Amino acid sequence: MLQVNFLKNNKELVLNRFKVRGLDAAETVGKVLEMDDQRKALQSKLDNTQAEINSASKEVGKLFAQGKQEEANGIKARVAELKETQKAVNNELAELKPALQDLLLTLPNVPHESVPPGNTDEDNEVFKAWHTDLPTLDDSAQPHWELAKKYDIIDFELGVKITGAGFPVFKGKGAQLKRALINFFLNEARDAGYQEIMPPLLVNEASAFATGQLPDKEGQMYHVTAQNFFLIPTAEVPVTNIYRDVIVKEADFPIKLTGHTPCFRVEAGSYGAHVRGLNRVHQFDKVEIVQIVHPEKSYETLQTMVKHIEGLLIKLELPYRILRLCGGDLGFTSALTFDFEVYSAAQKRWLEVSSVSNFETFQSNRMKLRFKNENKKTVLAHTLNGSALALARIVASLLENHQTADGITIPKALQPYTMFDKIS
RNA sequence: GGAGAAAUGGCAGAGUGGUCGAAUGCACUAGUCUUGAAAACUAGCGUCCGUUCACGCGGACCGGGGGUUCGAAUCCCUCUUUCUCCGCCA
Repeated sequence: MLQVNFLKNNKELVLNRFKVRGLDAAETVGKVLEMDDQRKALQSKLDNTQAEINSASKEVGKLFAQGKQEEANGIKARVAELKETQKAVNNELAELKPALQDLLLTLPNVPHESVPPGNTDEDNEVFKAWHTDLPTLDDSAQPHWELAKKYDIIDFELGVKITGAGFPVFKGKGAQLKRALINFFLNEARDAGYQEIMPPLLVNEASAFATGQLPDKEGQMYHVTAQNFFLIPTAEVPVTNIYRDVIVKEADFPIKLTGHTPCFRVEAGSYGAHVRGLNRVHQFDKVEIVQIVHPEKSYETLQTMVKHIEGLLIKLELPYRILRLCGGDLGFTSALTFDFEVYSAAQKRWLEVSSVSNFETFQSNRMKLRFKNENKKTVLAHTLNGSALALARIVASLLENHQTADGITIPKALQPYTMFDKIS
């Protein structure tokens, strides 16, 4: 959620930046500013009325103490009038404030100046290309869903029986590979200074709102209606919410958290070849990294997070590239996002395996995550997060890229975790 | 699931209708003292909104919401959470 004052002071800048998203928000922003002026006028009126009531009430107390009942009753009558005014103004405010809030919530984050304009993923900028030729496999190469069946490590049909489509069952070495990857990713994050968190997998409305899943993406989360909980679509939600309504000390920066959780996503309306196998599932495991930092440091931090994720892909010996998302592909809450894609020679296409974003104050404003700066002013912090990494698609990439005639080779860095060097 | 008790500032903990944004202690910050530190002493020390160049001023907030009253931390209703006991249970 954007801050009204920021909008007010940077109206032209904001409107221009929105254009890279293909968004013309002039009308909405104008309306927001207008409503905020109304809000302030009403607030002042309310405060002044309240001040009068307060001083009159004190007067009444004094007069009673002095036994001047008649005078006191006169003031009481005036207070009754003031209360009518107060009630009317209050009602107006009670209508205006949520309306203003709702309107403000329709505005996405302001894209960073480096975000290229564009409408679709074809307009994304290749920030870092793969450094050599893309790998090729011979004609016998198989996509991961075939390999999974061949080695009996992932059973998609069994998942359909137990739950439904998009809930694969990992078996034997498939399950072990997954567990190894989780440990590998968590240890790498720990070594990079991230504190490990095991959060709840269900969150309440306030938490889902704070990180921006509500109201924008309500349909994408599984909703436990009886208790009004949501199954988390990413660890970002519970982990970042640790700091909801918290004023941290500047000396605590940077706050670095990591966590592994299953992630649940409805992913409605997705069918066809591109969502086969592990390409898109309703439940997958992910290790997330989250940072809460000083506003001046957030872009520097974003680069270190990019480096961290890149390091993981290198250790897993996967061909990757890094994209800078264009305005049209940029998430609602993000100011700048880098996507990581791994090339699958078997599917002959790039698969998104990670996304790392700087939200600047968009999330912290919603969740009131602040710190005291050197002037003892309370200021919003910046939040960032990234997948490091998402399991399902990494498993797919590993199977496809490391397949050989006599089995799947496990990358060296992962072998201490899997305790085997081949799936055959 | 049943019965009872409670919720006040970073923490502990007073306050039961007006002078209470709230005593006191601890913690924290600054200063005095000291070669330095500790101790002692002095002062400061919540969040949000509005207004102001600023000092400041006005308003809201004592778990959330609503009510009674001229006036509510204090009385009433309701919700939530926590604790104790009983039951059930991984």
